[in-house]
Amino acid sequence: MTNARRQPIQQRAQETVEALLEATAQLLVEDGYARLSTNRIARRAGVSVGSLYQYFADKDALVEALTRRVAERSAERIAQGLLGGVEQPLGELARSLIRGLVEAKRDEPELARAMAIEVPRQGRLDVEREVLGRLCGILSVVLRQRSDVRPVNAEMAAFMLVHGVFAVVRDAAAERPELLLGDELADELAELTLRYLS
Amino acid sequence: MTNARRQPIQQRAQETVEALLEATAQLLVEDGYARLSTNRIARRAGVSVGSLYQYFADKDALVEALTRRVAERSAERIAQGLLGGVEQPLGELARSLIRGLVEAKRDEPELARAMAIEVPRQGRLDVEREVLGRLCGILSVVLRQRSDVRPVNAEMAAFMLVHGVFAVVRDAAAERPELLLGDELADELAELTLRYLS
DNA sequence: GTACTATATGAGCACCCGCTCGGATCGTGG
DNA sequence: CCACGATCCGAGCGGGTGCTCATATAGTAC
Repeated sequence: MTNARRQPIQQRAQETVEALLEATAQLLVEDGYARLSTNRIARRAGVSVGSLYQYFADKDALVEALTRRVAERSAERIAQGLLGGVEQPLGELARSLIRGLVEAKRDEPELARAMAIEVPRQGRLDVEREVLGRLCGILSVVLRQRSDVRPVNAEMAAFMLVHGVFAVVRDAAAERPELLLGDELADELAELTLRYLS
Repeated sequence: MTNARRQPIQQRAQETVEALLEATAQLLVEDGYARLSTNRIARRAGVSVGSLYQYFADKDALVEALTRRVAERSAERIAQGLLGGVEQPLGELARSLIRGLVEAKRDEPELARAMAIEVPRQGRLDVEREVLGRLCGILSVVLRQRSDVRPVNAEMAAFMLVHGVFAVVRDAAAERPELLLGDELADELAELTLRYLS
């Protein structure tokens, strides 16, 4: 792992970590990834650089942790929904999943935008890859099991749908936030999915 | 514009610019965006930093120029195909467009990967946004004009299809290059498009 | 040839970066 | 209340970065 660092155990340490993540998010939104620096993050968090390095190996570890937190929240919801919704008709399932995804971005639109635009997807640190990979795995199993899905190459179909839908929502958050305000985009993506699979 | 810089007019100057772009591409592939620096680029290009700054305002101007070149090449092909293929049935049209896109990535897989993973989409410098925006415009007109397309919100549909397809191909280039080797992915994406629109 | 412009050079300045380390301070278990 | 680990501090080091500018060379126009 990237973490050979101390784990925060006392409460004030957890607060420090929290402040650092929050500061990272703020600076990312305000100044962009290029201007991020450990010194700046520490100052903004009201904490010393030394403390920062107790919990994070470097700048990217911070960004990674932030990314993970954001991505994990969406993925969690979606994975639950996918596994739980075996009984629902396909259309309902797709619709509720994608709405969930859109809502997640709507919670913190500026952060979503900054993450999408500023942060490079930097090789192995990329959490997104891991999260999307997991979702692809789950979805391809679901596709194989449901009887209301026409026969497809499940693995490839899952890759296309997961990556496609995620990207559309991400790009919308980045470039056309107004598209996320209603449910229209989500419903249309669900329609796309449904038409492709049945 | 970003360019308050000298334009290369003599041939040797054009060669210098060419060498700089090529060096940028190489370093991007080898070391990633984070390790790019003007000094390094100049050294690799066999040129002095001074020369670099005659033609490019900063590091990102170089990356932008490179991005533009790569993106423009794909977009050109696609826009041509879209406008030219008015006569073709929808299925053929989609298939040939997407195959073209996949082939473009296949030409320089390593560069495509590096661009997708390493380069942040940095605000206004982002050429991709501009290029995709243009394509969305063209496609939404096409959607409105063709009689074999069911009624849809053309603008939103164009956004979804363009961004979705691009992202799937980009992510495939980044994470699953083997998916690009055959035509299967392209054909499946065309199938997706066709089923959505008819 | 001459005069002028386009092009190329690279040492080096000012700056900021990531990161460490020795020492102060806090919190907890006994 | 004490002792010790957990936590925090921040000046400062070594080093790379972006970029400039004085200088030199190549091309062009006459």
